[in-house]
Amino acid sequence: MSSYKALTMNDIAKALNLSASTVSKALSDSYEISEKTKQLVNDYAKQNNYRPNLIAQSLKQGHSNSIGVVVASVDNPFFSQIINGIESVAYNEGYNIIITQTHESHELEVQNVNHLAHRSVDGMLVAISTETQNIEHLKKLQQQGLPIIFFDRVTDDMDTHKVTVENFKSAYDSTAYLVSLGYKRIAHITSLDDTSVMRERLAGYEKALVDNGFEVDQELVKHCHGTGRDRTKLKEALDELFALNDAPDVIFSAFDKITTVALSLLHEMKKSVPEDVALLGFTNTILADIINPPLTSITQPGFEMGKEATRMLIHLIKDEHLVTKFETIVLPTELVVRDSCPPKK
Amino acid sequence: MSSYKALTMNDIAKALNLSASTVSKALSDSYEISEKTKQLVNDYAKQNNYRPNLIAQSLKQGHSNSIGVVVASVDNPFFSQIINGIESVAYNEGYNIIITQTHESHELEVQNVNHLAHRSVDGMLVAISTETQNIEHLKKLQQQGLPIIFFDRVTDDMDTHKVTVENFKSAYDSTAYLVSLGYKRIAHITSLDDTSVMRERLAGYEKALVDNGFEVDQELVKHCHGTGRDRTKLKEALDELFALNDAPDVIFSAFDKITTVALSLLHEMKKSVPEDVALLGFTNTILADIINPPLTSITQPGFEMGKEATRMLIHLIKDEHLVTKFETIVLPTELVVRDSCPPKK
DNA sequence: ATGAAAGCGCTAACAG
DNA sequence: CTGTTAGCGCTTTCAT
Repeated sequence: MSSYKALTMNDIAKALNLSASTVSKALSDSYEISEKTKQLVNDYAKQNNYRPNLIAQSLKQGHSNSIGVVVASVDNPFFSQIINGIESVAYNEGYNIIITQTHESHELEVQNVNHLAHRSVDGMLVAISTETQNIEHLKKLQQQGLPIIFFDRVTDDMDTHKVTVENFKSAYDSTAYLVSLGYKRIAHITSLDDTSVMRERLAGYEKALVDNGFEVDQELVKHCHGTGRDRTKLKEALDELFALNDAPDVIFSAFDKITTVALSLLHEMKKSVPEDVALLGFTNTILADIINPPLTSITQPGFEMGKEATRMLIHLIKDEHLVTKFETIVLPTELVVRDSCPPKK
Repeated sequence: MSSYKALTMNDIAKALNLSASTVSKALSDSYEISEKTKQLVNDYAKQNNYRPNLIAQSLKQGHSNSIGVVVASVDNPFFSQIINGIESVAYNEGYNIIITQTHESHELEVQNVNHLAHRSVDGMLVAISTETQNIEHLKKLQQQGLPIIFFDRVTDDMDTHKVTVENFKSAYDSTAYLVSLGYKRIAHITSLDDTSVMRERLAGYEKALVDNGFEVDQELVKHCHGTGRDRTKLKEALDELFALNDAPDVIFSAFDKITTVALSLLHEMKKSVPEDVALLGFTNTILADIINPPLTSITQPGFEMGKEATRMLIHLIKDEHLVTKFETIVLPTELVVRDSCPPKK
């Protein structure tokens, strides 16, 4: 077992022939303590590299100046950008972040969330896992007074601050954009999981088709897993699409993993993009410009999302009793036009 | 301030007319407690969703079943793969991980490391920042008994377990490989920072040249920052290389960021790869196959590295007093041949 | 200006 | 088998 032992206040008190409470007060610059003693204590502390035991502080004070972050996986550019955003404001406000990953498993999510709660995080930022339908574990904590904020994937099931992007609008606009470029058979590849994000994007896609006089052809809508290295399902979906009498002339993909794996598969299948089929997809990879072909893509403001969510959370932590109404921030996405879906001749 | 209040053992004790210690023992299935009481307590705990306060447990026991992880940035595929490896074994062993980022700043590293230590992590896994020369902050903690393990970037300054990859060998082999393909002017772009990793790769590159009858031409070795979005330095370096009388026919890049940014710049400069100049680089992006051109690259075993480091750390945490000798694990890298540096005609 | 004492939630030695 | 007590390191009344 670890035998790590750091200098404590008691050690300082003994060494200086003071009481622990005097040391504590001196260290926190209390008006009750004489300048002389403060000097003495602070010098000793500095010399001996004293740092307070944060665990003891947390226990005593009931809060820890740390916030829990729950994401699917840090191994996803969108989430790591969000984390950087979270960190950038948390850090400035004196909060530490504890990151946990669900790997899209509901069980892991419950476990991580409870673990964080019982580690006395002062609040939580969570992107619920794709598997999650039931959010009792979060509701319960919220009822007990723990501030929780949702980002990316949200649910109407719980009333709290939320940060999302314009999922419907970005899918609607992108689809309309594809129509305007002359594409006629627009396929959509989305997730198997039923998240707010996927639902909204699918709805945006469908509405745009209808508004532009197209019918929604269910044969052109494919549901695939995005997690894991399982490319088979997606491969099947692509095969089915190309086997259609009236095969798609463009694929609109609903999330990062699908976008890149689909492209990789298309290469494998010797389909050239955009000649055989064009591609427009959501992705946050910074490599979009060096991909073959440079990917016309919808980028989400991950960094901003992390910042907004954290700002709201810290606000909630500090003035919890004052909050009467929760708000939902909806951030814009950005369509970056590159070469994977040019105007159709 | 947060008003989060969870059920405590004392609450259970009162509700059941028992003492806190009985409850504690019942919950931990102590042989001292009757089956009946255990049943009673466990039922009540389950029904009321009791979970122990981990902060209190940590304070009491002096350890927290958590390990601190210090990386440059999660926004880097190599590190996020490492984190997944770390998590995979930590999780199975009942440890939680707390991730912090240095963003390659020595100051942030010191701060994070100290913060983790005083949060009672049981051990630390650290990849020192590129800026870090002085590791007193780590030595001090180690002397106090905190197990610390280095991965990726290591230093001889401290005796402990370490996990690296074959930096010298992979650079040597890759350079020799380039020679074997017929390349004559092999440039090397490395970091401005003086880390073990960069030193070893540079040495491997130079040795391979010498062993193959080439001279090391300092004009072909460029030092650039890899952090931030600062492409200017790298752009200058590339411009200088191409301005040479005898410009390079291939670029061997020493780390992830440089590899991808260089490629992006080459596109911008209308240099085609590999026709105008070939490229071989270290990178862990899973997108290497869909990049233009598909990137011949050296991949590091991030997941494995994370796993090995964590295994060693947990071993250290559990049997600390038994450890007499530290070891360094050196993992092999993999050269994946794609299209960015074909045999030279 | 300083100190004694209590307590955050938990565990563990010791009594009974 | 159950309870009392003390204490992890810190903060915070409440004395002095």
